[in-house]
Amino acid sequence: MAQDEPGSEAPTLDQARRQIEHYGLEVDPQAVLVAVRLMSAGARLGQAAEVHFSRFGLSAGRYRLLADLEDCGGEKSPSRLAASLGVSRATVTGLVDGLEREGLVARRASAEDGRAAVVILTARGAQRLRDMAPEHFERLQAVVGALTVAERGVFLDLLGRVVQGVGALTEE
Amino acid sequence: MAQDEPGSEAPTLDQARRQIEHYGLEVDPQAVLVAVRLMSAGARLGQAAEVHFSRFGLSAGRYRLLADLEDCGGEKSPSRLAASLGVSRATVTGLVDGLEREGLVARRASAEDGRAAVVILTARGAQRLRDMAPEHFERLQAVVGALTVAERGVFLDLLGRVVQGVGALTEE
DNA sequence: ACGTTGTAGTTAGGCAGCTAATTACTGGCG
DNA sequence: CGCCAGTAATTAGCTGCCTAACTACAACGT
Repeated sequence: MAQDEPGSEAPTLDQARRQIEHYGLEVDPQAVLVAVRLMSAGARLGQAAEVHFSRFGLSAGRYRLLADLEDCGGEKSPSRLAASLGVSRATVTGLVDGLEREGLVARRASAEDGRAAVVILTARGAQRLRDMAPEHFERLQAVVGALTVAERGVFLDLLGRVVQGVGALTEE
Repeated sequence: MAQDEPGSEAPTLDQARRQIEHYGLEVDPQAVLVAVRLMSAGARLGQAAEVHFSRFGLSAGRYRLLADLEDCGGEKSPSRLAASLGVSRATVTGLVDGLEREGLVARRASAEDGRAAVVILTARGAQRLRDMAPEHFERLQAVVGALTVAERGVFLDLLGRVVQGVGALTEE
């Protein structure tokens, strides 16, 4: 699977420089590299997470939904789930469909609002989370294991400021 | 500012702490937060990029394929494209299908190898890249505009070490 | 020469994300 | 009271990514 490939998706400064020069632009190659590498890193981490989740019969999206449910006491409406997961309501419908098929969550009609529904974490869903937790959190921790505590703080700070920059772009 | 929006899902330290405590694990909440925030940031940047690309009738994947093609002189086999983009060959087939439909690339049979094909960047494809370049690179640069040059260096270093950590996980 | 093994590309089927359109219901307003 | 605008959830259809299976060809080994 092309794992030993040297050029396996680590964008280089040279690539950035070449492209910028090719179009005669006045842009800092390093700045471009930072943005591109961040995307690449995020994608890679996401992919690794996906592999891990699939061992427990879940996906990242489904896991996040379950975890969010548990975090708020075990039940929540699809709309609020969509908001807190940062995905569309349609996506939540799909995720809940899958989770319901496996008996990890259940749907109930809302008592107060005839339009609304409530997604409930089942005992089986909670158990699944418990099963995954140790390995899951250990893996997350291992990812940043190469950084000192101080470096983690710095990283969080820089990450936050970059995300703000992204936000500024999308709000135009 | 970013907090008042219910949809601005920035995972919090409290969430991490609560989950870890709930399962009685011995994990550093901050470490977990770093990993989760990195994924979140990568996804967000990717989403923003997707929006931008869609204005030019492309997607991130298609753009990356075009850019990679140009970067290597305008032609390359699907296999090599898959390797350098870090996706499967099947995905490349799909991307090329779409790009071919719009006349941005063309397929030719390889002269040397009867199994192989060559994907060629057309004049229209090159033009499309030229059209996008200024805005594209300026946006990328703007994303890291909040960081000093020194900070960008630090960020790249930390990012690299985290990615190494991810790699270590996936290779087991 | 011929069969085995490996590689290139495609196809088929699945999941997750999106938008747009649909259906059902709420709630305000004339 | 009834109509209408807005909201909740779903559905349909697109893209991008994956794996697995398939076809066609290449490169060897005897």
